Amino acid sequence: MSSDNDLEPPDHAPVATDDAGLHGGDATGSGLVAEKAKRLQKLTDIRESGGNPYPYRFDRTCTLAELRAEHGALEAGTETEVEVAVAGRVMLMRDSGKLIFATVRDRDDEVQLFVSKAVIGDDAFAALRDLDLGDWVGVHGTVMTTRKGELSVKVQQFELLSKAVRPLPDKWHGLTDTDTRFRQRYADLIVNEEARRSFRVRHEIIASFRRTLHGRGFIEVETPVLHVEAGGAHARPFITHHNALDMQLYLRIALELHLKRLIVGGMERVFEIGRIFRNEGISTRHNPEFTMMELYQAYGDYSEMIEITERLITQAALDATGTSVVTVHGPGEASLEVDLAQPWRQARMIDLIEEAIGVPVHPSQPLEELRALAAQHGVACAPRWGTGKIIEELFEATAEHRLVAPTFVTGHPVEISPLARVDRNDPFLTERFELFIGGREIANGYSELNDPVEQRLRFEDEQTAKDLGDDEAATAIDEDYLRALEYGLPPTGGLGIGMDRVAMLIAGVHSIKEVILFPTLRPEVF
RNA sequence: GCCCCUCUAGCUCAAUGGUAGAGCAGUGGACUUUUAAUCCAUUGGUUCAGGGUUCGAGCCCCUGGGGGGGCACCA
Repeated sequence: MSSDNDLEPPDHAPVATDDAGLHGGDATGSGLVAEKAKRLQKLTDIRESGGNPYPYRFDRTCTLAELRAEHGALEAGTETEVEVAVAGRVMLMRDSGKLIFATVRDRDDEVQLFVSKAVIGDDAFAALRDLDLGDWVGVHGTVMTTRKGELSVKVQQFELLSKAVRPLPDKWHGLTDTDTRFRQRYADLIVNEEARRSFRVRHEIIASFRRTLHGRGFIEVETPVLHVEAGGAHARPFITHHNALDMQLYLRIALELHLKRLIVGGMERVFEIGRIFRNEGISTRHNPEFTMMELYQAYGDYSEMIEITERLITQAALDATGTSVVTVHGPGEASLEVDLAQPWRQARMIDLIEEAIGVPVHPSQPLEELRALAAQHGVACAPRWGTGKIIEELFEATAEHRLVAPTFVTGHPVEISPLARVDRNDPFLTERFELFIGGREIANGYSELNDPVEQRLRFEDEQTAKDLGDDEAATAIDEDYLRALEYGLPPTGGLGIGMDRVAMLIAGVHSIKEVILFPTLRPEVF
């Protein structure tokens, strides 16, 4: 506990935090300070009468969902002899004199407590009436239904399990202020069903991915988060420092290069679901730390990666929501119902550009021709860009936003795909794909480049390109990775999927912050 | 980094530049089948902070801060 613990009674509190009643609130009013003071006084009263407002444990006989599963079908007005012990947080209380109805909630369900003064006695009844919304309670009682048919526990005994000293947000409207929702996620989860649902969906998706991959013989591994070189993608890294080694380290921006080392080592099928870090802007689609799933499969190529991508995501939707139908949002207000179980479109990047602008393009075209075309479509080209980079920019400017229904964009130019293998039918393109749904990039995969000589040349081309631009310091060539390739990387297919974006898609939410429990925010000023 | 929007009671929201209000939560009271219980009464505010304009600012202007959206960045 820190020394500025705000649970101190107000007359001792050295610092006001969000207690706006610092000047006006007192124990006789109903500001936050007064409210907390009242509840703290209850703690004192409980202790003085020999009770413990924070007991060590409570043994339930069942969860509320189990209770409902077993007794949910009882007819209205039924009393049973079935004794249960259940626990949860008090969310609502309805006091009608000598009866109190309280709604308690545990992780997965809610149930009503039926409390009769005649059953539990005057003292216990008064103590129960003294509970506050937000308190945790454990109760012993019998299963019943009310006249209206509400499944209830008729309370024989109850026990305060933990006192809530701070009041809950509005019981009906919950929390709507995004700032508060993200900073105080605990409060968001307590009062907003939608928030609980999104994170449940996220969990089910990740669990589904693991099941699918285990079923296909993939081994889950963990590779370093601290990298000597931030490779495997182009993004600005977070930089940190190791004291004992007195060296600069980077938080990883991709999983790729370590996982492929494991394929060199003969592990054949590996995957990792892990946090990666990119020191870029924050938006509805970007958080500085986010979760990537990458997998690598020996003897496979990009076509198998396309198949497994489709399978993983469709199965995850089914497992998380019970349906493969999702609603995707295109540009503007338009939305589209998509059944992920239907086959997904595949199209080459250059063909999608032609579709959009009516002119064929190819990285073998003269640079000046592509520059002119780019200019026509409002793409400002940097001098160092080659034909491949211009084609990618053209794609982003003219075609990408149209890809609302799931689409595998394939055949990225070699120039922008330094770790992907050249297309067996076109030396200017790679065997690569990116999956777009709702105009958002969801996944990226390819046939892995496994020729160590060619890989070194590609890295060197990257270096040259970076040296020409003044963007960021060029990442040094990863010599250890090249050494690994020299031992022999078998033919391999690789895939990366942005888990947060999959969760957004399947949960049907519009911001990445809705699927990240604690999104990155500026620190709160206390 | 740039542009737009936003910030009022613990929460959800009102308030032509003219006395800051309501609902919920809280407090007191009534009620033995409620369901956001209901009914009666009632407490609670440095309107994000600091400046300015004005007889008068929650409201208009400036600066700063938090958040949201968009752009840029993000192969």
